[in-house]
Amino acid sequence: MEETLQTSSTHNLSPHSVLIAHCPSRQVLDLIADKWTALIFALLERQPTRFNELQRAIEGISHKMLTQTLRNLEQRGIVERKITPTIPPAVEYSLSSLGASLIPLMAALRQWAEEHMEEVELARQAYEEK
Amino acid sequence: MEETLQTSSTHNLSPHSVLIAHCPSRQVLDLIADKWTALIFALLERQPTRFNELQRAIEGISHKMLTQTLRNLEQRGIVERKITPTIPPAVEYSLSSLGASLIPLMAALRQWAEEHMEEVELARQAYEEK
DNA sequence: CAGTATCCTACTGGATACTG
DNA sequence: CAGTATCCAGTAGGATACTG
Repeated sequence: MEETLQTSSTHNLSPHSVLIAHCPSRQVLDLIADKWTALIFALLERQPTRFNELQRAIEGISHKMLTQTLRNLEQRGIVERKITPTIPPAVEYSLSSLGASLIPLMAALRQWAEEHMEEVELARQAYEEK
Repeated sequence: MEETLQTSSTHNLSPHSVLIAHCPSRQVLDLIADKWTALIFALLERQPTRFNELQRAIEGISHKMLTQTLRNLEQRGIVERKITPTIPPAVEYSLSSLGASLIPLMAALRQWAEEHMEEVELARQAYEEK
């Protein structure tokens, strides 16, 4: 379902509003082009996942950063949080439909990184020898 | 001393996975899922661009961060730097073929951000009223 | 114009402790 | 288990000045 969005009439020659510092799209970009977002997606795109399971799966993320990133994503309607009031409580994070529309993109980011890591590493080494 | 982990093989994830902290792909992901990379691509995907033109076009980026990000991308073989030794010197940045393979991905990131900024903004406001 | 270096502040983000 | 709050150390990153 695409938005019948009246395209930004503000800049004819500059359709990249994301280049404008104060444009809301810049904040959205900062959210999705984030250090941890693509990794969280790697888990959530498969199935709803609990907090501690996320932290265990994503090596190197701290409790604080996971909380913070999840909260940001939830706040922006990309991630949903469901509490089951058992004791102790079980909280599951999942992707909203908005979030689901990002799955291919986030997967492509991870995939590119994994597929080109050798190439990039070789370039880095070659650069050093200059 | 550190984990010689076999443990995470419980997931059916690739051993060379961005989920592994020390995996080179993680660094690659950090490079491309970066605050400024997608914006630099917005310019370079069109044509080779000079340093100052980049800084003028990308609102909010500082001299230092632009230098740093360009150097990182160059170092990893994604961006190329061509010096024309005129006076004053003219330096043009462009995408390598490796970098060019990222164009669709970076464009998709920007596009998603721009297309969903209202939706995200509405979610953010709705969240606050709770 | 392009790049490097320095200084210095502000914030990121980790470790820890505590609540429900 | 999930979440919040606090402290604080390290560093990201802006402003500035200087070279070629």
